[in-house]
Order: sequence, then C-alpha cells, then structure tokens
Amino acid sequence: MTARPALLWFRDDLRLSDNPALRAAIEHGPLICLYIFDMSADRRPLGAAASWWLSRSLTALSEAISAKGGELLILRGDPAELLPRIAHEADVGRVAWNRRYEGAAIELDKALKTMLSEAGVAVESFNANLLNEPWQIATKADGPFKVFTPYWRAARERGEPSAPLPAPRKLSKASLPAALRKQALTVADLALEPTAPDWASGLREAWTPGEDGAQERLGAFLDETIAGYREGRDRPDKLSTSRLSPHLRFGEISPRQIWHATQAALETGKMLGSAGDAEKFFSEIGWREFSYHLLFHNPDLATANFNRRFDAMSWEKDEIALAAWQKGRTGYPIVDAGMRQLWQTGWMHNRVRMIAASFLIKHLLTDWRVGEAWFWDTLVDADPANNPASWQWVAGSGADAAPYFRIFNPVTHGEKFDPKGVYVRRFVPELVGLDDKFIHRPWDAPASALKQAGIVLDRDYPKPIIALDFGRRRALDAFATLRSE
DNA sequence: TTTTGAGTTGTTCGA
DNA sequence: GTCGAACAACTCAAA
Repeated sequence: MTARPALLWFRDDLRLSDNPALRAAIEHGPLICLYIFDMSADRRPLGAAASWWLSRSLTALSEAISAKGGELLILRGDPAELLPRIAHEADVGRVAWNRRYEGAAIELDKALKTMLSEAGVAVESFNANLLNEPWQIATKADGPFKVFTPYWRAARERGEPSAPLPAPRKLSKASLPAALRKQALTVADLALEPTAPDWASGLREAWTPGEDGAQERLGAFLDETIAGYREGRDRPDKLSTSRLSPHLRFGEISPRQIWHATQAALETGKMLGSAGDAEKFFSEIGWREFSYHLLFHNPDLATANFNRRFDAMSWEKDEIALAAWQKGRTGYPIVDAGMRQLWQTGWMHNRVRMIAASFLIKHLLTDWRVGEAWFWDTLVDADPANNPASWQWVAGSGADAAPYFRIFNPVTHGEKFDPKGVYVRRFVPELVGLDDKFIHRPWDAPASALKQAGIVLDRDYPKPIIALDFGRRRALDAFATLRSE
C-alpha cells in the first residue's frame, strides 16, 4: 500500500527555499504542488500590475518545481470548493500551507482547516513570510501596538529570527486522477498578462519575477547598493533602495532570508554598507512587519479609517484632477515623474510615493482610499498590509500618523531629494532641456528658459492643476474640523 | 491610576 | 542662505 499524497498549497509564498510548509509536506509520501487562482468575490482580486507579476512568478515557480522532478498543478476557482474536492479525488492525507493575514484569507483558511480535518485530512499551517506572527508582538498590557518604535523594539527583543530552510534537493510527483488532470491549466491559460494593448514592456524591462530574480536582487543590493542606504534610500535619482518589495509581496524571498543574508554580509565584512545602513534596512523590514500587525488587528484596514474621527471628513471628488494625478499630468514634476514611473514600471520610489500620496490626499483633498485603490491596481508590489497602512499613515488617519499639518511640498521635496532633476527628466522627458533651477517648478521659469528648452506650458507640459498655497490652506481647514469637540 | 516621555519621513515665517 | 520657533494638541506605552 502506498502512502497517501501530501498537498502543498502555494499562495503568497512562491519559492522553494525557506518554505516551511513545503518542508513539512515532503516528509510524507508523494507531493502535489497546487496553486489556485482565486476567483471568489469574497477576496480582493489582484490588480493588473500584480497579476502580471503573478503570471511571471508562477512560470518561474513551475519551472523550478519541474527541474526538481515535481509538478505544479494550476487551477482556477474558489479554494473553498476546490481544495476539499481535490483532497477527496486524489486521496490526499495531508495539506500544508503558509499563512496569510488578510481578514478574508484568514476566514477562508480557518473554514478549510475545519472542512479538511473533518474529512480526515491532516492540515498544518506555518509562518513563512514574517519575522514574527502579528499576535506574537504585544504591549505589556497584552494589546496591539499602535506606534512603530515600541513595536519594533519589542520585536527586536525576541532575538534573531530563526535560520532559513534550504530548498529541497528533489521533489516527488504524485499521480493525479484523470478528472483532476483534465482541469489543470497552464500559466498562459490564466491570461494574466496584457495583450491588446501590451502595456507591460516597461515591467518586463525593470523586473525579473521569481525566486532566482529575488535572490539576485538581494545579492546585488548587499554587494553594492546598501552602501549609504541610511541617507541614500531617500533619493529617487539614485538606485539606492533594495527594490525587493514585489519579491516579498509574492513570497519569492522571505524576511528571514533577507535578515540572515544581510547579517552574514555585515559580519564577514564583505558588505560596503555600515552597521547603520543595515540597521536602517532592517527597520524597513520592520515597517512591513508593523503593517501586518496593524492589518491582523484591523482586518478592514483597506476600507475603514483606523482613526474613526476621519469618518467625518468631507473629501473632494474631482474626477478631472484625479485623472491628471493618475496620468502624471498635475504640473508638479516630482509628482508626475512618480506617477509615470508607477505606470511604466509598476513601482515607485518610496519617498516619491509619500509625495504623490500627500499631494492627492492633501492638496487635492481626495479620500486616501481612492489613491490606495489606484496603487493596488498599478503596483507590482501591491500588498494587502503595506498599501493601506501607508496610505492611512500619509492621510493622518492611520497608526502613528504624521500630524495633520504635515503637508509635503512637492517643489521643496523635489529640490531636496532630486536636486539635479535626474529622476524628473527620466520620467518626464518633455522637461529634459529645462534648467536645473526650474526643473521642479517650470511655471516659474522665465520665457527665455522655456524657449531654450523648447517647452510651451500647457502644450508640452501642464501648468499646475492647483496652487500649492490654496491646496495647503484648504487641507488645513478641512483637517481642522476633525479635531476633538 | 496617574504620570511621564516620546512619537519615520514637514512647512513656513521671521530674524 | 540658514536657523529656530511655531504649528496644536493628542495618544501611546511603560513605569
């Protein structure tokens, strides 16, 4: 009698190394590797850019599994219906997965655990994607943290994260019943990549989705980029960030792996960065952890104000201004460069995300959820925790939020963080010839400078869609109404 | 229970 | 150009 197969359900953990569910599953007999493209309306669907990434990442995963003798089974539908059926048809004895933290995903996983257990299937779940489970970090009063610094201090006091697991050398392949095999899809069948029009060329140039691509990027970051990270991370004109966010989003690399690789590079002296650079990098990983902590304790983080006082806010609904922001035609070069970088590459530098988000929320007085939804659709790293937590932070409705009177000035920020306009010129080519002095405020440029650059305002590049002092004043007044009393 | 120190990422104004 | 102060209280987390 042969052992019943074990089923590994891949979700946001598209890797073979440091994958605890995978390790648990291969200990018992033949293996079924499964990915389900979730079609249920109960879960938030992926945005377009993330769908593109998923397509590439699944291809990479499928190839990596095949290279080790296994096979990735891809299906489409509702996991609540599919998983119990597969377990039954394939006589699965054990199911393993790595945990997710969105409210709807937790609900689904709980329900499945019950269903499968009642059907005589052993179910195991693991932490693969966080240094600490959200519930493992708590205040002395046993509550959730609402401020990053004490959260991160408490997390650090738990000590070093455990060592990452190696990838299995070989994978076995369970035989599938014919009925199930007939439903198997290829990645191409999922049709996640755009065709007409094909808007993904900039994404293909910028990224290599998949576990190998993630490890390469980490290696390059630790070999070179991390030097000066502490200050350099704020400079969009330099490639000074890790750009690991989409790899983390899909679990192609784990924070444990990042932590230990960074620590090892630091200790062997191979790294150009200082201990201070590494510490800053760790704290950015910490912000991701904090966002998951917030999401776990506030499942409606993407839809409801963390600070309920903001429910009384009356936002503007200006479709024309919103479209200008989305297309990168606000007339503020740093905002427009960011929004176009997002559109072209599926990613935006963190500093510019804050500037662009602040502009939408404060100067255009737009509900943060509108911006969150746009980023969700256009970011390859659109993350269920980071994205809403960060938008709420900028809005002032979130945990540990900036005081309401902090309204980023896109001109000052541009001049501070992109002093030569290198970033602006990269993504707003119509301003290429404009003098550095006016690159962040073309409307101030004298006629001669515009003429020399071959720019006619409102023909080649828009005049500002809103005056900064007007927008700032309006936002301050609107936010003032939310104060107590 | 009360107190105390502290809190990612800012802006503007006036000396 | 540079620097400090004002902005406006508020909430969190621990002692």
